[in-house]
Amino acid sequence: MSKPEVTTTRLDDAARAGWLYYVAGNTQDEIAAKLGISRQSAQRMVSLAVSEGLVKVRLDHPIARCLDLAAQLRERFGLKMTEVVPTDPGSTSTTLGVADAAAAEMTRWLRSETPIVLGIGTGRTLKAAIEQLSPIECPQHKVVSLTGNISPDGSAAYYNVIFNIADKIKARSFPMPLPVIASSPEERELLHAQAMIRPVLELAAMANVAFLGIGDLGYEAPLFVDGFISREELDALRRAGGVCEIIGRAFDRNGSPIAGLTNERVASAPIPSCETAMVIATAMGARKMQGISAAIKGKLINGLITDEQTAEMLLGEK
Amino acid sequence: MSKPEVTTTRLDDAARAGWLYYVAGNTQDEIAAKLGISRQSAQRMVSLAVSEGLVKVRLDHPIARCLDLAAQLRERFGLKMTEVVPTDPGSTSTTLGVADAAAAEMTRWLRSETPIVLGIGTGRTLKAAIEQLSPIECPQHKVVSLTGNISPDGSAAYYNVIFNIADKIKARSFPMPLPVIASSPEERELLHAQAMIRPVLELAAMANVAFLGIGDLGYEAPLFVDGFISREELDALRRAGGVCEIIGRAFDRNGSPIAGLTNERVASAPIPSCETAMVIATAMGARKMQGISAAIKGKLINGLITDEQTAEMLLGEK
DNA sequence: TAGCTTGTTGGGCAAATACTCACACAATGG
DNA sequence: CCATTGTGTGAGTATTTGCCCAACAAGCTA
Repeated sequence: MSKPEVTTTRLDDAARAGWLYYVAGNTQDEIAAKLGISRQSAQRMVSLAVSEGLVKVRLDHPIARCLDLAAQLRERFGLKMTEVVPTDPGSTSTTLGVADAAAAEMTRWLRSETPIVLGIGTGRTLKAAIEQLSPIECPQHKVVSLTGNISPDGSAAYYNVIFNIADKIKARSFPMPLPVIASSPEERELLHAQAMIRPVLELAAMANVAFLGIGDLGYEAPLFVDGFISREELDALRRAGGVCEIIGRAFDRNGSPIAGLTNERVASAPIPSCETAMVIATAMGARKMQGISAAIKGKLINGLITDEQTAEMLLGEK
Repeated sequence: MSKPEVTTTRLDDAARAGWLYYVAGNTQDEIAAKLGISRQSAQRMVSLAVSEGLVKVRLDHPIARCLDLAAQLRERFGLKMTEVVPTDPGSTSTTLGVADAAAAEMTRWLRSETPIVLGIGTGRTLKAAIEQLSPIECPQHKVVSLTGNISPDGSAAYYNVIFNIADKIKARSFPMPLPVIASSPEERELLHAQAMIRPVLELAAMANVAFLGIGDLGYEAPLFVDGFISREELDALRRAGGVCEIIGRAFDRNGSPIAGLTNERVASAPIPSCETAMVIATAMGARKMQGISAAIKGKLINGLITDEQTAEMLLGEK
C-alpha cells in the first residue's frame, strides 16, 4: 500500500497512450517521445487501447432525423421506448451502432439504485452489445438468461451471452443450463420441472427489463446456422408462416407463435410480458424487418433499438 | 409532426459525419462519398464535430498508478473523494484532463433522482469543465453560484460559470448578481441583506455538493489578472501570508482565512461546510500546489480532482 | 545446442488526414 | 451600386498514421 511501486500492466500503458492521444490530443510522435518508446510502439499502444475497447467514443448530439424517426416509431406502434442510430450506408454489419446503443441503454438500467431483474436473450446483436458494455459494479441487480445455453452437440451455445454479461457487471447471474431446444415436448416439461431450473424461470417472469435479439427465418436463420434446428425444421416453420424467432420461439407475421413444430420443444423461458416489463428488442437490417414488424404487431415488445434505415422501412410499410 | 421534412442543421451533419468516422470506422473518403460531399468537407464536418464537443472520448480503463495515487491522497489527507487523471508531460494546460473528470463527476451527481443543490465556484478550470458537460435534463436540481458575477467594470465576470452550466442542464439556477468584491465591508453587508440575495446565500449554505477552483496568489493570480483586485491588494494578501484563493477569499498555507484586507469585502457566499456537503476542488499544476495543500489542511474541501503529477507532489511533501 | 514458435521492435512506405491558401458566393453596410 | 466581411469550397501540400516486413529476443522442444 505504501510501496510506491505499482505494477504497471500492458493495458495501463495502452490506456495512458490512448489518453494522451485522444484526450490530450498528442500525436503519436509526441506520445512516443514522452513515453520513451518508438513511434511504432506508440501507435501499437493506441491501437491496442482502441481494440481492447478501452477507448469509448460517444456522440452526444441528438441527430434530428433520428430523434424524429424514433418519435414516429413510438407514436405509430405504441412503443414506450425507441432509439434510432444513424445508418452507415455501405456497411453490411447488422450490429453497428445498435450494439453501442443497446449497451448504453443497459447501462442506464444497471445504474439504478433499486434492484432490478434484467432478462437477457441471445444472438449476435446482443453479443456485440455486451462487448461494448463498460464494466460496472451492480450487486443489487440480477441478470437472468431467457434461453438455454447448451448446443445440440453439448458445447456452450456461443451466442448465449449470460456469462459474458456476468463477466462485465458484478451482478448475480442466472444461466439456464438447458439445451435451447429439447428433443421432445415431454423432455422440455421434465427439464423445466427441475429444481435448478424452476427458480430461473420464475425469475425470468419477474424481469423488470429484457433485451432481446430477433432472428430471421431465412436461409441464414441463426437458429439453423448455429445448428439448433435442422433445415427440415426450418422449412416447416416457414411453411407454417414463421417469419422470425425470438429466444428460439418462432412467430408468424402477426407476432403469433407458430403452433407445434419446434415451438413445442423450445426450452426458453416465456418472453417477459410487456405489461410488467420493458421488453426491448435490438435489431436492424432488411432481413430483420419482417421480424421486427411481427414482434410489434404481436405486442411482444414495447421497446426497440434500431437504425435509421430500418426505422424508415418500418414506417414506410402500410 | 407527421411532416417527413425535418430540418437538418449543420451540427446534425457534423454529428453524422463524426458518427460515421468514429463509430462506424469509415475513412473520410468513404464519408465524403456516402454523404455526397468532397473529402475536404467531410474532414471539416468531422473536425467540427470534435471541436463542437459532439464527440466525447472516454477511457474506461482504470490506470493502476492513478488509482493508487487517488487512494493514497484519500488516506493521507482524509478526503472522501479523489480522482487522479494522467498527466501529459509536455502540456502547460492547467485544465487538461481534470476538466473532463470534473464534468464526469458533476454528471454523476446530476443524474441523481433525488433533488440536490449544486454549488458552483468560478475559475478557468470550472469553465473548462462546464464546457465538457453533456446536456442533461435535471429540473429536480438547483444550481447556485457561490460568487458574484459582476466585474469591477460592470461587465459580467467571464469565469463565472453559472450561466454556462444553466445552459447545459435544465435545472433552476441561482446567480448572484453582485460584484465579486465589494468596495467596503459595509457595502457587502448591505448587498447581502438584499431581498434578492439572501435566498441565494441560504441556498448556497444548503448545497449538497460544491465544485470549486483554487486560484493561486502569484504574479498571475487570476483574481488580479481578471481585475478584481489591484496589485497592491494582491501584494498585501501575500505579505499577510496568503497562498491561495477560493471563490475570491484568500487563505494562508494552513487554510485559515487571511484576516482583513480584501477578505472582508469578498461578496461570495461562504464555502459550503464539509460537514454537510461534498466540497470538491478541481485543480492541478505546480502553481496550485500550495493552494491545494492549504485547502486540505484547513479542511476547506473533502474532495479533490487533480492530475498525476500534482498528486505526486502533494504526496511528496512532508 | 540447434531448431522452432511466439512475441516484440523499428524501418519504410502508402494511405489517410490536417492545414493553408485562393477563390466563390451571399449577406451586410455604406 | 459597390465594397466589405464572413462563410463555405476545392486544390495542393505537409504531416500523421496504419501496416507490412525483416530482425531479433525469449521460451520451448528435441
